[in-house]
Amino acid sequence: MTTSPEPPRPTETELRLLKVLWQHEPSGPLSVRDVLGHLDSDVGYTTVLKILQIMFAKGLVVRDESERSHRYAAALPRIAVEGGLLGDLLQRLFDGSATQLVQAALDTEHIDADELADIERLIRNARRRSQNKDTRSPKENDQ
Amino acid sequence: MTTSPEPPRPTETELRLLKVLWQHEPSGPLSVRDVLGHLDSDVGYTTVLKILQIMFAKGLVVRDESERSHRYAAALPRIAVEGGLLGDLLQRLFDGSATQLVQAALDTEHIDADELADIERLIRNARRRSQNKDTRSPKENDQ
DNA sequence: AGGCAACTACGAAGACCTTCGTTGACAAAC
DNA sequence: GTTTGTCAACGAAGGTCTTCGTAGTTGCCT
Repeated sequence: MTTSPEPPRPTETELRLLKVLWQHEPSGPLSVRDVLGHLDSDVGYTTVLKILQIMFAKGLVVRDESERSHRYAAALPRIAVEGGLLGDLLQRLFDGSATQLVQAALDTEHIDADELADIERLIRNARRRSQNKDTRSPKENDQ
Repeated sequence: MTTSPEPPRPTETELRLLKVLWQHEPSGPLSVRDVLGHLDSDVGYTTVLKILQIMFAKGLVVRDESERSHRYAAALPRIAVEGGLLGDLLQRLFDGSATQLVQAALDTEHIDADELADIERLIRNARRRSQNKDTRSPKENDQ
């Protein structure tokens, strides 16, 4: 292996900023002030700046320094970070068993019937897809 | 209500100790040395002691001090802590949408067909149960 | 009794996180 | 050209977490 594909583990505050960045990704990278404006919590300007600087140092965000006010964007797609954090919880709490996770979710969160129906549909589709792929060689990675 | 319904949020290390306590719950509460012996990571005795003391102060564990070597047990059932942490992630990452969570899990964790089948069964059962409890729903999603 | 082993409790070090005040650079406004 | 405002950078404070060394106590063994 060349590099370690370790999934990043943003803190709670970092995640809040990332969500803002992801949300406004289509309209281009955001300045510190933009991020500040889109945050729910009322925190100081320099706090947001500092966190973004730290996230930049960690590689959680990229930034464009060509203008005086730097523009920030998430370094990773949302799904990658979600997957990392989810996988982390899955491992730490349920020893990697997705079944156990679902069991716990059903036991402790109340999910209404409509949502259960949606979820069942998702699972069924995933199952179907996994069966179709099974006819091919098991190690097929798309690009 | 008298007690705060706030779900506890054990740290990573605390969770490791809790898992040991839950695992050996049937054979009674554990001494510090017991916990230490069942831990994978090799950490000092006083470290485990300290963490357990802190967890005791936080109410994460209870202890029996009648013997010289105190005996510790988890204060909460596993499912409660799991639910708390899971709900936390659900809220923070997916805005409370279990569907989104499942979507992310399907996208990023690879779950084999057998496990998908298990999970689908879980969902179907939960759905059936939820429908029985529901008197009548305006949305009819049955086949 | 004296000494050893195991135990609890305490404190402190070092890491990381969040917050913000201050400083210095830079540009626009007056 | 000086003032005003915005910006990045830095540093420090205060908090939590994890780790362990040390001290003091207790029970046991010879």
